[in-house]
Parts: sequence; structure tokens; C-alpha cells
Amino acid sequence: MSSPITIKDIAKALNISASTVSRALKDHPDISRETKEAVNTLAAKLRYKPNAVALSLKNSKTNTIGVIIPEVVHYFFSSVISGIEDVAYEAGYNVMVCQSNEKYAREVINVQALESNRVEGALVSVSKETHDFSHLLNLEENGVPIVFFDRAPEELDVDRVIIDDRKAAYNATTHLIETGCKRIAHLSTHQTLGIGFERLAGYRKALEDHGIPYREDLVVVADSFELAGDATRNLMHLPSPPDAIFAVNDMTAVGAMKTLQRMSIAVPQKVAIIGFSAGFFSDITTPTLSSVDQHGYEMGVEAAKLLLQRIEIPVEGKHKTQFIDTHLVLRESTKRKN
Amino acid sequence: MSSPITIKDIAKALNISASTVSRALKDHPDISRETKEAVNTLAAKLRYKPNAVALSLKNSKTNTIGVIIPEVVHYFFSSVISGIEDVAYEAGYNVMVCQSNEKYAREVINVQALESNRVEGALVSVSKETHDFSHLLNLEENGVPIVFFDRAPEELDVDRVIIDDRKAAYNATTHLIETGCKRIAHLSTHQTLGIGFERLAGYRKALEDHGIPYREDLVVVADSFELAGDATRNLMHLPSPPDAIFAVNDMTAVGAMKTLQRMSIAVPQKVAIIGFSAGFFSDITTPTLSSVDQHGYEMGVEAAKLLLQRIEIPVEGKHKTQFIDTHLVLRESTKRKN
DNA sequence: AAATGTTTCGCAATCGTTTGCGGTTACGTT
DNA sequence: AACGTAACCGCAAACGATTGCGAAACATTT
Repeated sequence: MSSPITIKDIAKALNISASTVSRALKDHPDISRETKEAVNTLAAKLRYKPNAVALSLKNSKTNTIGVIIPEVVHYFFSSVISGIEDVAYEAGYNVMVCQSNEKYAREVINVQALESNRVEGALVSVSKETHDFSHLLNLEENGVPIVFFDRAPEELDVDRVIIDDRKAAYNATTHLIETGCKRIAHLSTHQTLGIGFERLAGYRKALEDHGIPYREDLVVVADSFELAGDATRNLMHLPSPPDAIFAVNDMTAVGAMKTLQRMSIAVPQKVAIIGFSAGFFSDITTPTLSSVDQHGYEMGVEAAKLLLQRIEIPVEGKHKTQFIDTHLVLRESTKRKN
Repeated sequence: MSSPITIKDIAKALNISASTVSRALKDHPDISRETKEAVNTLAAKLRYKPNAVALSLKNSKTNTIGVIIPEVVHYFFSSVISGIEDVAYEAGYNVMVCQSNEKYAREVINVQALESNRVEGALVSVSKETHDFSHLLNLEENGVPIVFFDRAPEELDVDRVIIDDRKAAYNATTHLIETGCKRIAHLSTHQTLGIGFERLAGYRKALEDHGIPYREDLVVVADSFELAGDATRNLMHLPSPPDAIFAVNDMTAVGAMKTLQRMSIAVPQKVAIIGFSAGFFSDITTPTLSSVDQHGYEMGVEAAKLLLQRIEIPVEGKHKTQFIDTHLVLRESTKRKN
């Protein structure tokens, strides 16, 4: 059968009207038992499946939410998706996933795709290139609620589910300090990204609260496996090299660790390392990597829940910022407290 | 504006008919220049976006393909998705992603969701629990082409994009043999899974071709990080323990590696290890992990391409099996040839 | 001046489903 | 015999966009 079975097919076969079939299928009291039985058995036999497209049009309800993320190929983002998927599935929603590939232009196109497809809400983590949020704000103005997660525009009145980056960074840095590290480097990311800004701020605050002077030469923008290598080499050639590194994410931390090992510098004895994100591969490095667990799955769950809530009842007044708890996962790349 | 702008809104505002607006928007010659301009400027001003749902219904064409995978949270699967996404995007298709979470029941529901949403084709990698494929075959009978990737039903006439598991396993095993290993263990997965069967077959063939006897006690079903630990411990307590391990995937390989290290057994000197899948974390273990690169992204690309082709021109006759090239990525967990 | 052509646009049907309203039976009641 | 009333069911409109066909309005030709 090339074209799917419709209600009309059933109606024609049974010599009744489409409306009767429709009502019979949903057990409407107006329909006699015999008719219902006939319809139901034929529908089952023909494997009738209601056309969700037609329903969407009729009800102006697509039961679909959109997701825009930079790249699926990151443990963190894919675990967020997993959380989103589970919540959406439970609530009878479908998920449309779009990747921006960290490109602003593509993100704009993604937004249009979501809007054309009449998604009822969107979950967005913006690309690194995105500094103008008008495409997203327009979407929201047009009645599509948005919940930002992880990477959210600063200082805008939007719903967001994020971690308390500053606090998490503060805790990570503090742990390094408490285990005896004095010269703590920070491999950071661009300050425009919010998380870059916040994590640096937490790092600085921790230093300050413990009476350790802030050194500009110990803070480097390096947010990938490759960049971390160069940055680490440079850091270690400083007159006063670091004895600990707080990296803005795990890939960066691993890049640093690998480089240190290649330089025969013992981790954590000579240089301790702590990462951010707790991708599951923090388990498999040697030494295993201490990290800040961002709870991606949970973030997905909470973001999706908030979005569904916004779909039910549009925001009244100001939006909400929800924090996901982080916690330090202490493994072998940092020293122990004594 | 709560409800999106429609063609009728524009028509009403301009005191013309909806048909004229429609034609004006697509530059139909029947429409005068002035009308076109008026329509276009108003459409732009109101940020009119065509309703993809209505178009889908009208054209019986949703421009959407469905993807069913066990879990997004695997580097391999998310890289496949990435490949699919890129091809789909290029061709103007949307992607609907569903996770089976390795459950047969949920996979069935996923299929229904895809069918209800009238996807034009599906890309499927079946769950571990799936032994009955009728839900998928029904879908295909109803005119929705399916391309299976990675995990495809055996001995069924379906389209599939897979790697040559047997050959890849053969190569991996052969490399271990050529670097001097004599007692090669295989951490395998269930034989029902096809890839389990094929990889074991390749492993056996390699042994055979090199005159090494097959030992049942060296083949264990263990296909996760945790299971690999126990299995490896048992293997090493054998009277004649292995001097190499070929693992069915990277997580398993890393589990084995970690366990060996905990037992103070040198890798690769005492026991060499080779994995399968080349998740990017094979780079970050110490020693780095030799592995068979499955080229997930490319698999996604090829599977999507094949699917789009099937959507254009339905299969005439028998289906196609397409192999993605694999290659050995030799790193530090195996010895070098001399 | 009549006939033909050209330009520009609207009507209505269609995709599949739902639903208010009205219509047709059959049955019972007076 | 005439009427009321359930019990069942169909008509048609609606969701938004497209498109064949017909129809005005105006211009051109003979």
C-alpha cells in the first residue's frame, strides 16, 4: 500500500461517513456498538494510524518541541538530549533536534525551521558565535516559549536552566587550594560566553577568599583538547609555573593532562588538574580526572519540564532562572585533603 | 501575537484573496507587480512564515525523516546523528530523533510515532532486545523506506549501511598476532546481535589463518565497562592467561585496561589491547587505545544519502548493503610490528 | 463596433480529521 | 393515527496553503 490508510478509506469500505468513523474510533456515545465494532476491527486490520499532520493542522497543536544545540557529538549535550527526550516522550511530545554546529547563521536557519514546523516550544543552547539574540527573541514574541539551557544569553529576561558556574568554579578552585596548591592556572574560554565569564569569576573569588594573589599570566583562553596542549606547555615554561590547573571543560583538562605526562610532570603530585563537565571519559584517563559534574541528563529533564510548563501556561511576568546542582567528583588527578 | 500570521491575514489586510497572496509570494506570472510588492512587503513586515504543517498535509510530503537509535549518549551514535543531520539539512529535511533506550517495547512505540508523523523514511539501529522485526517491516510495507545502520537484522532483505565487522575483526586480531601475541582473548557481545556474531567470526578466522588454535575459555561475553572488569580478572587467573585482548567495543576495552592496570599488568607489554569503535576517548586513556575506527559520521552520511535516494525512487527489486570502510587506529595499547 | 486577446484575480476543491448542528430512522406513547 | 423522543448518523465547515479553472476588466485587432 503506497498511501497510508485514512478515515475515509474506512468510511468508504463500511459505507458510512467519515464523521462516524472518527466518532466510533474515539468511543463517542452517539455511535452504536455494532458500528464501533465494525470500525475498530477494520481499523485494526488495515493498521490505521491517525495522521498526526492533519491533527496538528486541525488542532493547531503539533505536540512537538524543538531543540537547538551546538553539536550532538558531545557527551554533555547528548546527555541533555537524553533527558529532554525522556520527559517529552512521557508527555506525548516529539522532539525535533537541530544542530547549529556553533554557527550563528545556521542557528538562525534552525529557528526558522522550528517556527515553520510550528513547534510549541524550544530548548536552546546558543552557539559560540551568537551575540545577537533577536532571532530567538522574535520566536518567543511569536508565542513560542523558549527555555535556554547551559549557554544562555546574559542579562536578558528569559527562562534558563543552568548551573551556578561561578559557585562551581569557586568550589573547584577552593578544592585545589585546600589540597595545598598555591599557583593555580585557569584554562578558560571566551568571556563573551557567559560560562567563561562566570567560571573565571568564581576562580578569582576563590583565590581572593583564600588570600592568593590573582596572576594574569596563569589565565589562558584554551577551550579544546588541542589548544590545551600549547597553553599548558607555555604555562610550564613560565618562571613560576603552576602547580594546579582548573580547566573550563574536560576535554581541555585531558589535553593538559596528556601534555604534562608527555613532559614527564607527575599528575597530581607536581600539577593537579580539575576539569568541568564530568563527561564519562573522566573515568578512563590515567589518572582519572577530577571534575565538576554538570548533570547533563538532569539539566535536560528540568529544562524540558519547565518548557512544557510554559507551553501549558505562558509566562506571567518575569522569567525564571533555575540552577542545576553541581558537585565535585574527586578522582585521582587532584590531591587529597589531609 | 499569539497565533502565527497566515496567508489569510495578509489577504484580509490587503483586501485580496488568499490565492492571490499565495501566488504573489511565489512570484507567479499571473500576479501584477504592484500586488506582489504589496504582499511581499507586508509578509516581511508581519514576519510571515509558511505553515509547514499545512504544506505537509496538502502535499502529503512532510520533509521529515525519522531516526531510531538505542541511545544518543554514545559517541558513536551521536556522531552518526551528526552525519545524518548534515545530509538531511542539506536536502531540506528535518530530523525526528527517537531513542529506544535499548527497549523493544519502546522501539515499537517509536515506530508508531514515526508512522503517525508521516516521516518519509527512517534510519534505524535496532535495540539489543529486538529479535522480532515485524514492526519495522510493516512500516516499510506501508511505504516508508528504512535504512538500517550499524545494527541491522540479519538475513532479511533490507537496506543497510554497516561496517564489515568480520573483516574489521579479522584485521584487528591479525594485528595482534603480527605483533607477537599468541593467546588472544575476545570480549564479545551476544551472538544474536549480528555484530557479535560477525566479530567473533572474524576473530576466529584470523586465528585459523595464522595457525593459532581457538580456545573457548578465551572468549567471554562482556560488552560494557563494568562487565569487562570481571571478565578480565577471570581471564588473567586462567592457567594460561591471554597476552592480548580484542574487545568488542571501546568501553569494554577500557574496562579491561583499567582492570589490568589495577592488577599491575603492563599494557601492552604483558597484555596488548585493541578496541572497536574509536570513540574519541581512545585518545585520552593511558596508554592510548588502539581501536577499529567505525567512522560514525560517515556512516550517518551514507545512510542518510541512501535513504533520501530511496525516498526519491522506491526500491526496485532487492535491497542494498553498503559497507563503510574501517581502519585500524594503532596507538599505544598494542605493540609495534618489527 | 465587434471580436479576440491579455492581464489579473477569485472560487472552490483538496489534503485528513474533528465537531456542531441538523436530519433520519424506529420505537413508544397518548 | 398522530406525535414525541431517543438513538444514530451525515453534512459541512474548519485548520493553512495550493492550483485548475473560470471570470472579470481592459487593451488590441480587424
